[in-house]
Amino acid sequence: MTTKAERTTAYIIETVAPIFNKHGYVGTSMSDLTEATGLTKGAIYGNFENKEALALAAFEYNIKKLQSAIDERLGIEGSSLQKLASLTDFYRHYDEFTLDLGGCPVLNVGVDAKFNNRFLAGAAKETVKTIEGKIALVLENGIRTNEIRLPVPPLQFAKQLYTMIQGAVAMATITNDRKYLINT
Amino acid sequence: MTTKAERTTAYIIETVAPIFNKHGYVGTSMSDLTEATGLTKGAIYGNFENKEALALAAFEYNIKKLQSAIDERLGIEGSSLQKLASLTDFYRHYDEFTLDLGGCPVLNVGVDAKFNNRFLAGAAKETVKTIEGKIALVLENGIRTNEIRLPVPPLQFAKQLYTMIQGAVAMATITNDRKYLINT
DNA sequence: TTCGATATATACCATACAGTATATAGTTTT
DNA sequence: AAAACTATATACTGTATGGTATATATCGAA
Repeated sequence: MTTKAERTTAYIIETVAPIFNKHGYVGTSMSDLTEATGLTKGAIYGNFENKEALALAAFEYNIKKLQSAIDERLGIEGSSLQKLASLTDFYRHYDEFTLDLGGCPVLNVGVDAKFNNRFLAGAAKETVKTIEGKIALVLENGIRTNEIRLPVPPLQFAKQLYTMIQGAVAMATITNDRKYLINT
Repeated sequence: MTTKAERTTAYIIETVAPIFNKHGYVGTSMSDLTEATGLTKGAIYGNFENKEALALAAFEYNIKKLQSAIDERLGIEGSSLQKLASLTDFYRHYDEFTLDLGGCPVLNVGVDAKFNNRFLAGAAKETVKTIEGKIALVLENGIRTNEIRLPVPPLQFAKQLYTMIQGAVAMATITNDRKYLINT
């Protein structure tokens, strides 16, 4: 069984995650969080050391969601190309996926935290690396089975693919226009 | 002649612009600005109605710099393809250009202000449209002179080109790695 | 069902925040 | 150079901020 604190901790994180993601680390106040959760500062500070720890936990919660969605697409049965098609298809509807996250956590935190919070910025950077690695792995498998032939190393190709995707995400974010996701 | 107030107004804007761009609207405090300018709140509030007006002026200052740099690249003598090459070349060294701006203003403000400040978010969106329009114009000229042939309408092509570029900018921003700018 | 432990609420702190009224300094104009 | 005007500095609001000490409520085990 889970203790009460464990349950409220989880409840706080999932309630707070989209708020941090939308308004950023500095743009989110503790009173925003007490209001959203219906809890008091006592409850929140009983479960998290400080605002920073909470923001990090919230970011990791969002990232875990994103990662497992990506794992799902890249983990399907089928050829490497099918896996990649499944991934691009996922990003084609990325705006729906990120609706309850409050936007793309990688982009939001990566940009917002760059000069505001070292740990969050580092975590965003780490996430990019991880996702690129996952794509590269699929590419490597495709090469090994002679399914894919690349003019550049798999990791570099993965980086370029992810760059294009993240470009579409950024443009869709800035302009509120999902066409960028679909067309790219 | 310029009045004293006009000069300090200009001084404030150029001093404050990179700070707002780095730390965002909510992440920048008035005391950050008095400290950076060496002026007092009286001086700043004498020249700007409030923090929001100042942030908008700072953003427009950054954007004007960016726009005129782009205009320069797209305005060179030569073919449409040469103009586009000049533009991509500019973005290949975009990190150097944005060094004293404190990063890409379109990306930073577009992401940061999305849920924090309507006016700034709108201004960022407007800027994207303007830049896409400029690229599309070059493409249209290239089509008219039979220099370029496109499978899609020029504006759509311009959007996709700018999406790729902005993707590289976003990735370089998140990871602190300029390779994204160079490779893309 | 009572008791000890755990978890949440209350009330409070010092500080930082955006913004303002007013005094002082600087600049023009006459 | 004095007067009139403009621009900046000072000193101050009220409020919101992140964080904490402690009281109270809720929980799980006996």
